[in-house]
Amino acid sequence: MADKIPILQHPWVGEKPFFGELTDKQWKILKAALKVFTEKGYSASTTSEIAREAGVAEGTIFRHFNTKKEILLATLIPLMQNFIGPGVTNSLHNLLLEYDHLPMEDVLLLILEDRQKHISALWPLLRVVIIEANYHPELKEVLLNNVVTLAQESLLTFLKQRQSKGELREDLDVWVMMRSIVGAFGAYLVSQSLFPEREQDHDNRQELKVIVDLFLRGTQARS
Amino acid sequence: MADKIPILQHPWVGEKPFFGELTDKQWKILKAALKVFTEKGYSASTTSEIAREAGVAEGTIFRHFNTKKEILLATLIPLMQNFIGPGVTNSLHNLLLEYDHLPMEDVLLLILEDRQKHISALWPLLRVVIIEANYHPELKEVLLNNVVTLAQESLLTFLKQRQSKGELREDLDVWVMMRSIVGAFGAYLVSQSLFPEREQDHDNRQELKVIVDLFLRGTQARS
DNA sequence: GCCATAAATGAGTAATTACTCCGTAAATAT
DNA sequence: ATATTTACGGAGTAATTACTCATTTATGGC
Repeated sequence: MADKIPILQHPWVGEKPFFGELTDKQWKILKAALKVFTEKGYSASTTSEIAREAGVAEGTIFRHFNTKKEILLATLIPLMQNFIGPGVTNSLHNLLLEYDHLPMEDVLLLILEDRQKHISALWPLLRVVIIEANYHPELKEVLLNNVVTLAQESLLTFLKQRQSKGELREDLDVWVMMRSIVGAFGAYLVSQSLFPEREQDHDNRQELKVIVDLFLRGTQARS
Repeated sequence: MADKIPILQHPWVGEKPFFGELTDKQWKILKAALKVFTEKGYSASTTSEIAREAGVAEGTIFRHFNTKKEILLATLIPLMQNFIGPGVTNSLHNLLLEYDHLPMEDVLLLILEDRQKHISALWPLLRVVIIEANYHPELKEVLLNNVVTLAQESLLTFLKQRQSKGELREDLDVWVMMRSIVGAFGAYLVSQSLFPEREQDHDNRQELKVIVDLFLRGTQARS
């Protein structure tokens, strides 16, 4: 478990602006809360531990946040809206615009490599977001509207673009294509995480290339 | 949330044998614990609520289980070993042996339809298992060894069989093929669950057929 | 430097937590 | 039927929980 809580050292999350305007104490509290939540989940975390981790008195916490749940929302919602969501979209948008002229297989490979790094770095954060979204509808809603939907739209735009260029089959719904590549890619990430020994000695780029190739064999328009 | 906790009414889980030899009280406690855990997760569940739900005194619970965590393990581990795991494998094994002579696309469609029903019915149970496996290594280990690995082996066996018959490409690792179909299928299930309105008015069998078709276009040996 | 305002503290609170203990009821053996 | 063992109940316990409040400390304007 040497790689625990890397998000907090992550240069991006380490920036206050993602949380709006905050006093130093508020910032310390949210940072501590995020650390504790990612380690043990919301329910198993205690306000006293958050206070200890933040280096403030427990009373201070409740001057800034009325309830424990409010801490959870004040931590995860801004992160999803201002960090995770844009982080998901930006890179996709840039890649698909910037490399518009490249063959699709090259673009897809670039996207997958980039997303792999991004998701791996953010995983502890994403994990707690996903888990808590199961128990807190407010989080689920923000996750859907500010992360999942954004990512989808980026990818769908890209696929439609390529489809209109005649590079992808016209008789196939882009939504279906998206599920196909995202699913295969997701399965690869899960497999890497569950069976590191199985996947790590393979060449990563080669694996991604095969994923792209499999996808294109099913979706590419006949030339 | 009308479809909450269907597992408990599920005829299979409603059977004591999956938990080994149990007295009536023990069985009532485990059933109640499973219900509460699936509703709120382990940490947010209390032993007093489990007792109330089971209709026994709180002291009775601790006569049979020393700690709260022991209740969790006594509930989920036998379920994984005796119910989820075998349930995952049996159907796969039967289908792939029974329909050995059928074209691969038909077999895959049958498998996916069957697995879809199975996973949907078990989802609340699977969800709590997956979530708690993140916080309890004992659960993660059993989940990997008694569920995930079993499913993998079944599918790999099937794919290898078809590969040796010359129906699947020889130059592609079956492990990669498995990730591809499982990923696309998983993405469809997730998509169905997150965007029911988007997916429900499509013809389900048709969607599954497309998933199979996409998979085979990438993996089928050239005829 | 002094005061007014705001922020932070940490001891405190009521409620809840996982867990215990002993009296009683039920089951089993003789 | 009686004795012995086992299962059960439910009041109880110490610890912990989320949260409060009176007091102290820091801040900023003059």
